[in-house]
Amino acid sequence: MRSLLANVRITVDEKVYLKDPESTTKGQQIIENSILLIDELGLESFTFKKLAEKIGTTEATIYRYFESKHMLLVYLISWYWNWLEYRLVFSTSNIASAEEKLRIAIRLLSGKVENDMDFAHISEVVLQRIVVAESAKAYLTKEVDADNKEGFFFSYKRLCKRISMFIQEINPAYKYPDSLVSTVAESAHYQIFFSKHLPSLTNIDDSKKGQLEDFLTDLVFKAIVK
Amino acid sequence: MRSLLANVRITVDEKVYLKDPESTTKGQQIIENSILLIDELGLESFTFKKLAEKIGTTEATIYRYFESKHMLLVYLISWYWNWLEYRLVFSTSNIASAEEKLRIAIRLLSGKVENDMDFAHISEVVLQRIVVAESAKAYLTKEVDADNKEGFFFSYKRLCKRISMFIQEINPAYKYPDSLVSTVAESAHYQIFFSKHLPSLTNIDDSKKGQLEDFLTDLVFKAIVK
DNA sequence: TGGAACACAATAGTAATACTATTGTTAAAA
DNA sequence: TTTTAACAATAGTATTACTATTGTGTTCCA
Repeated sequence: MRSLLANVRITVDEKVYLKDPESTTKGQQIIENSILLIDELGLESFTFKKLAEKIGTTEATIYRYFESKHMLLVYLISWYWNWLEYRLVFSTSNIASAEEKLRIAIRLLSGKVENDMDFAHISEVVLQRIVVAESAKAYLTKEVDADNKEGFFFSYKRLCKRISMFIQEINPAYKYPDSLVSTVAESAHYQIFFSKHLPSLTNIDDSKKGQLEDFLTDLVFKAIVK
Repeated sequence: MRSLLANVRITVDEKVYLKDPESTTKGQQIIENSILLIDELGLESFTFKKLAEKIGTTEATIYRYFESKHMLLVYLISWYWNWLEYRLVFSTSNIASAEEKLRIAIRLLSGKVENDMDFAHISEVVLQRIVVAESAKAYLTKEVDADNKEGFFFSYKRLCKRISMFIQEINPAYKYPDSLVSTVAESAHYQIFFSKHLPSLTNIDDSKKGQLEDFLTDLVFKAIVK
């Protein structure tokens, strides 16, 4: 059995693309290979020209799917957050305890990927590396307000709100549920990045995934305790 | 009285520049105006050509001080962390309590700037905005390992270690002092950014500075409690 | 079965970017 | 006085991030 999710498709809001890349094989190739190429080259050195060469087409074709490199990044990141939200809803569906749901959310944010939740042309593990290293660049721009108005960050915001609600259920008096969730989400990313590249900034060992989850779980539950 | 610090100069490691910008008036103009222009245009739209026009010189002159736009960013950020470390050492100099020193560190990381600690040609408040919006771009690159080897992130790492030691003094058993410090440092940045641009991701009100300090102080002291 | 519509390859071109290299002038240091 | 330094001025390169146009094969559907 290849996947639990043969009939599930993660979708991304229409506004993000010019033409739905899920609707054609060329489009799927663009997604699949852009993930591999951004991971390999980094966002700065990644160009539509190089991507076009890799999939045997031309820049013009890619531009018919995505307005710009920036919008392709927004697409990949939105897909990632929608995927994470899907897994969160799935794995908390029959759980009553808000504490337990929050625990699961932190586990997912820390980067735990189950192999039976994969999609045909998306390398989730590689995509996660891209999200760690590049997602901040999607909003750290002068266009952030305009982009936000267009709803480009909606996937991320919705996921954070969902997790924030677990916290509010556990302790309605806690003053900073949204800040705590975004801190954990972002922290998860750069603690992974630091453990790989700037290890003196972290106590998390690159090879031991459980440590990050432990650090964040400890942080959150101590913070929100009544 | 213009400044407490007429005889103090914040220096940046030699490796970061080709020619010390503090050594000439042109160099100081480059620093002063690059801060203003990066803040105005954002790092992506900022170019040496535009900076050269602003200070009535040419690209070539700026290239004699800095190898690239990236190195200029590294310079500004290193200067910022050195400045923050100086203020930390200054304001904790005659304080014995590690708790109180940690409190002060968090206050500084949250962005509190005293007006009597300014330097002639550096707009500290504007520089802080740059650090919030652009500093992650200094290390989120494919060159991070090479840059780290060159010592480009030493200022940041040294400051974090210093604060981490306060935590280790308070609770030597706490497992994640370095991760906690880097989480607070980074969190301070994007909570400020979120409060301005993506307010649904935070409970911090852009206009109320004390909230961020309160959020982070609460987070840290609950985390490290024995 | 014919015709429209679509997907895309191929080609060309543009303004801007991130640099590098060279030369000549002026002013200050040895 | 000579040398050096600082820098303005100019020119030039490869690459990037696009836009525009045209032609061809395939698919849809009436």
